[in-house]
Amino acid sequence: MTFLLQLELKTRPPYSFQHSIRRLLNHHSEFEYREDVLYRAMRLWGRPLLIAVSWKEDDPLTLSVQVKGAKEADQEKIKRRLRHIFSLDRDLTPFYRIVALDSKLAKVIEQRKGLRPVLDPSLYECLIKTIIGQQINVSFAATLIQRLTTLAGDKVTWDGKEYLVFPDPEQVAKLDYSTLQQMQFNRRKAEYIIDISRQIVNGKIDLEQLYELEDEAAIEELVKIRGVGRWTAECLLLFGLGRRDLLPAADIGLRNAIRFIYQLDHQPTEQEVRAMGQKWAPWRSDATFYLWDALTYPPILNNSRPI
DNA sequence: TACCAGGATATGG
DNA sequence: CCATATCATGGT
Repeated sequence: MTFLLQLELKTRPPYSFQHSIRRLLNHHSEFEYREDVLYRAMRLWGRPLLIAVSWKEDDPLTLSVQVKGAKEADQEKIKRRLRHIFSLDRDLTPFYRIVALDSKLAKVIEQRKGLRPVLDPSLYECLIKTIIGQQINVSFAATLIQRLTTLAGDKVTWDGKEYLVFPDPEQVAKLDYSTLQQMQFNRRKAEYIIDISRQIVNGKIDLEQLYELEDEAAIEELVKIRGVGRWTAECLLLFGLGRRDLLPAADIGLRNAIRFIYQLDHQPTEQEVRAMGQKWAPWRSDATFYLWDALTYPPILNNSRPI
């Protein structure tokens, strides 16, 4: 008999559920949105769960969440994790204040007010998905993520419908490199993913300790891992830990977004992006999210021209 | 067809 | 320390 948990999660303005989930529905096949309900299967503390999130226009600061498969004793833990995943305790107002004088970025924000990042359910899932996403386009990355999930993960069923659950390290550790290669992962990427999973299983890598570290210290730890460079480490701090002052300045998407938003005649270099980003501190993660969102959904600009 | 994708590593100078 | 080749395929 599975326990059905019903939660009401409240937040403060500015918040827009619709802006926050928009990108999930495009790139992330692990989310499903039907009849105004967002479904997502995830493994928390070893148990595959299904969450169903609904949102109502007449109460835009409350998320109603049903959780299937949870233990009643885990209720508070799950609640805290869901607040983290949906960034419900992230106050955007100081970020909005400091970019108010930056007319170009202010326009980006105006068009997606209340956008907050939706984080990954676990650091492990975030790390593996980020590695898969290295260098390839997001649509191909989503395909590979779905293949890995189908191959190695579990399924949960709710109302007769199946949902895929991203695998845990134990499940990926059992795979062979050649299996992933057959699914169009390149050889090295297959090694990174499986080796990291095995090192987590045998205790040589402990991602949970990263919660205790400052940003730079966490990045230093992460880049020791084969397959993890600075970009991947920064993405883990952004989408896994939910840290607020990361700027992946070498990121090609971020650089393209900045070129477009600021109408530059060339793609800015990593150093130029870093220099620009100084003025967004200590909320550079928020700037990054908004610029990435603007890359996926280009805003209407005056005097805009195609790149 | 060529080139770029929300990179990382191995190798050679 | 910097430059280049390599990866493996989808999108344009």
